[in-house]
Amino acid sequence: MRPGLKVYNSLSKEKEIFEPLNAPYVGMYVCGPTVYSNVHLGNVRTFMSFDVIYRYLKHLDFKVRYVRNITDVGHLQGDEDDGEDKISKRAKLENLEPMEIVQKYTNDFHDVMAMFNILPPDIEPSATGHIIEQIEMTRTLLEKGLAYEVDGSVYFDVEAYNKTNHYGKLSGRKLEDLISNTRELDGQDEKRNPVDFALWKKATKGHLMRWPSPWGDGFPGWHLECSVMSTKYLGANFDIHGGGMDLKFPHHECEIAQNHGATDEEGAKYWLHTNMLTVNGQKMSKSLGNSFLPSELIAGSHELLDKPYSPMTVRFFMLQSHYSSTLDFSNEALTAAQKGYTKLANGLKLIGELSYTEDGAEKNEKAIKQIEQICNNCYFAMNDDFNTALTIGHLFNLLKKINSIHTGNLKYSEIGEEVFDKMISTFKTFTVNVLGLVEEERINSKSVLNILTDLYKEAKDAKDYDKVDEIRAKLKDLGLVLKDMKTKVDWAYEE
RNA sequence: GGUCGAGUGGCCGAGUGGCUAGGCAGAGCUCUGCAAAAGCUCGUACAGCGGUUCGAAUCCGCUCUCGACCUCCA
Repeated sequence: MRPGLKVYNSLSKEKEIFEPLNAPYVGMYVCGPTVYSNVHLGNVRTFMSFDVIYRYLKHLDFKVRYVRNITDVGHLQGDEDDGEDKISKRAKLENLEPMEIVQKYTNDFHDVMAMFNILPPDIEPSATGHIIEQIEMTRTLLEKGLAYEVDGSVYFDVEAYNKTNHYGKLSGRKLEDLISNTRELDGQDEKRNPVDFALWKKATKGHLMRWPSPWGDGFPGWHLECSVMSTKYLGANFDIHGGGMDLKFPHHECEIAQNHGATDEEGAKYWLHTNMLTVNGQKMSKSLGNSFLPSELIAGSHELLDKPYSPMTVRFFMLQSHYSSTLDFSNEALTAAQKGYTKLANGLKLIGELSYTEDGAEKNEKAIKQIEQICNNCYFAMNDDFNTALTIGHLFNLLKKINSIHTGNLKYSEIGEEVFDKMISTFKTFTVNVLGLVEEERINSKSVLNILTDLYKEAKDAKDYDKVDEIRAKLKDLGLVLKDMKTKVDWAYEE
């Protein structure tokens, strides 16, 4: 199935056949979060999308090295050089060290990823762990005449780069348009050109996160870390670079310029961009105030939420659209997703219980053909730029067949053992391994036990001692003992 | 203002020239002590206007509406 994979490359704006530089190895870099506060649901969508991409590539037997960074250097807000960055700001607010902030929200990020069954990357490098490399790349760019230093800060010289390259090729911009569209900002006279961006920024007096460099104490520019870490762990040329649509410009554009400027190589071959999660048609973002946290979602505690939604419901909801489309959040859609997910989860439960039994029915060639077609369709859908929405559609079609077996509408022997096995394994593999949708435990064992103790008590009152002994024995097998108290029946763990 | 993208049945959401995704909601049937689950059947939608074509949701043009990026953002 491997040769069929196509991906939409933002760089060429075309769907291309996926051909890794060094098959079966695949290098994938995804821009991670800035850990100055909790990740919200919109952030989750991007990481979930790349999680499925990572899972599917692995399913196709590619040897994937997935690198996703943690941005833990505080970057300035906007171009205003007022010396305060997000992490420091937060540190002062919470009365913590900047690195405590970084750790706190990195932990939160990891918790959230685990909650949604998003696999950890193979390497998760942090910006602060690669200061030396960032200084090195800055030096290289200076040596090549693609950067200049002004009073302890170093800027990338976009115009110089653009003489022999196209700055703006990813986001479809022309340098002259960019220059003419740039607003005049105060306090940035340091730059030769408003489109230039910082590689290294001089730290002002109060700036907490600072490192020594050949240009004095300072900190790296935002775009630089990704260029440095992708190059370090994946090489000057690698296969996939991903991130949210909103990073296309300027972040990814700058990355391309830095990578190419520093290494003379092309950097990423395929650029994949995930679209935004919207609320009432508007992008979910912290600054708009329409974002909510995964924890609020699970608790149903946000004013936009009618009720709580489980992580798998959300995962199903998100995968029901294509990663490159915007997805609008609504309670109606989430409720529908909850039911859809439950249907799928019941299927997962069911396949654990079904086992092939010869029942002498005649072969049903039509059913066999249908099932085989659906199984192939799962691959076709995922091969077509990771179309999870279509894949889920196929999984529901497959589930209908599985349920038909279960209810006896379709007999085992009609499809034969081989097709049965294929049906079950395809359903399971795509649902669990590729889409990462797993059965959510929602049984409260204690309340189930209460039902049992009630039944026990009823049997005892009716003097049905056979039943009483049976319940007692079965619970004992599970390591539980029943205790007849004066006022009630209680249970305890067997000592 | 510039660049790019989107408008699909009651709702969500795939689909990019002919082969009517799928989920939710709704209607009917089967099964059934009741109920649920499940299966089967049904609704024939593509913002508007014009064009290309034997044929368009899908291509082209115009109009309307919405969004993203152009500043930190997944």
